[in-house]
Amino acid sequence: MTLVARFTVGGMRIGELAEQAGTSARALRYYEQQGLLSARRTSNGYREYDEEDLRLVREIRALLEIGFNLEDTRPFVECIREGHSSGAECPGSVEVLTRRLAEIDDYIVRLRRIRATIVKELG
DNA sequence: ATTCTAACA
DNA sequence: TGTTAGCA
Repeated sequence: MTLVARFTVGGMRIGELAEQAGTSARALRYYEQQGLLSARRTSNGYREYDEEDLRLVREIRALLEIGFNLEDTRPFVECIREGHSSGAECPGSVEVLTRRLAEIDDYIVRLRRIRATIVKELG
């Protein structure tokens, strides 16, 4: 990792991508199996990724952390692949976002009711 | 040392 | 998703 050779040049292998995206190599291989991530291979068979892949994985991670499942991230991934700077700029993404919002609202209502009954129990 | 695939005391 | 095995 010399000062010169370490400059965001070529590509990175699965280990580095995982580290920079805050996930595991295992998860990245799984995303690939699910068709969410594309992998180019080097002569030795190792997967090679670039900055674009890093952006994509970070997008996926961000969505997962907000409560979406892997399938929910698909439209966002495709959206970015189609050139959009934001994965939320496509109809498919908007639909997923809207559905999640409704789920959250329902959840809030449930929690409020639970809270109310607990307050009663306390007298 | 790192990645690969496949599979699970 | 983690972990591990046996290779390259």
